[in-house]
Amino acid sequence: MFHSLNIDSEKEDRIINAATKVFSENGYKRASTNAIVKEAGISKGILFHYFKSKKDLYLSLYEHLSDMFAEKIYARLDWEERDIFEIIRQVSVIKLELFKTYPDLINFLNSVFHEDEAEVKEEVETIRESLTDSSFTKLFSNIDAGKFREGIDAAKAIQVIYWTFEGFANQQQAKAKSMSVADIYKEDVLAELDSYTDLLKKSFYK
Amino acid sequence: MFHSLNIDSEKEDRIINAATKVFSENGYKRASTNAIVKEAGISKGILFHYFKSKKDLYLSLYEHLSDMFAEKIYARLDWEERDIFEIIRQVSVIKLELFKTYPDLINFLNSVFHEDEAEVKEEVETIRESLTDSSFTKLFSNIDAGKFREGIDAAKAIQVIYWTFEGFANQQQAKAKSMSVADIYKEDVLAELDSYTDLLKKSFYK
DNA sequence: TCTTCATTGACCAACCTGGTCAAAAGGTGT
DNA sequence: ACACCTTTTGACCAGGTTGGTCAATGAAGA
Repeated sequence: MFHSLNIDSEKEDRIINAATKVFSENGYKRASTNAIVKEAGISKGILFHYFKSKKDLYLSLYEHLSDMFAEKIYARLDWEERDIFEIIRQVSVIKLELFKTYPDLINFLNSVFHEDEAEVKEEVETIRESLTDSSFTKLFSNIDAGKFREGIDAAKAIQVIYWTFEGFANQQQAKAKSMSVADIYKEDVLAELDSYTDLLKKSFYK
Repeated sequence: MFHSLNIDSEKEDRIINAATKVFSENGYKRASTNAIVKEAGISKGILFHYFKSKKDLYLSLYEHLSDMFAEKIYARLDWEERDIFEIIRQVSVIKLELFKTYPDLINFLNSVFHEDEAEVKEEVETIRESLTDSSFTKLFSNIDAGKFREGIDAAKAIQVIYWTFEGFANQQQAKAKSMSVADIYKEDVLAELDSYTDLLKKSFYK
């Protein structure tokens, strides 16, 4: 696992989603394997049959999910794009789609980033290093500053734009908690996102 | 407690700070009274002499801190102010000062807000209701929209401004973790905050 | 010395943890 | 019906942590 074959993918998805949820809500140490098996609707034994320890489960899950996340992002992003709003929109669309099948994916990835339990910290670091996120930061450092109006500090404006969409994402997530995942209409969310884009373009761009 | 007299306030502060820190980092359930007494440098017995239970400690602390927080805000805010940047600046200054004596205060208040442990949820709600935060929201709904440029959606602009300063505050807090509290110079932080104010005023105001 | 009150920390039962393993259930070919 | 093999179960374990107690100690004043 994962991909050790002869396990039906429906059950695999249940394990992934359960573990993702419990780990992201509690962090490594506090997350309980009992809670995970209960959430996934499987027995304790079978979890430890697939994964040799809690640590193994955690690290496998991290590797699996960050690989998948990176893959989806890479496949769909236009790496030549230099307009910050266009980049943010592309990333948002991809995140929204992932959210529907893996609701806690982004929370999990964030929680791993902030994890400081000694038992897993070193291995997390190793896995993180093996990811080529270098070009991802290049994407954001390559933004065309020429589009901003005179007298506008481009670096600060970019920071404001980033914080705005971070805040927007948090707000959407809070809303999503109080309704079923199926009720989140991608179009509605993107329309609201675009209204913020319009406001900021009108204010910052020439 | 709190204010049951015959306890020197230096020790009281140590208990407050320790409990605030541990509760804000772990939430009600996971927070351990052992960790609190260790952090405060007192014995287990004396903590349960002052507070009859963990629950009592938690609720007393919440009441004490939210009272104090509200008091400081009320005493220093100009309630006639209708310029959003001026309001945010005033609130920021007060928060910064509180941060120096009670570093985890704001984190604690936030964590209580998100707490969902059944054992304390009801009482937290009761205490929360007794706070007159109604006029606090009025402060933000009373903002002068006439200052915004034509064609700018004032409600959305206010949201952007709010997210920007929320993001800024988070960034400052992350920085603060990697240096001693004494090294945070109020003036530096306020100067940077003002540079964002300038940017947003230049972009949103007439 | 005696009394009073604040303070200590070893101790407790209850609970929860990650992990095991004998046994049951399910599947397939004969 | 049987035998054989793999998958899955959940009661069980030792180790650890929890909130809370209480007999004992210290300090201070009379």
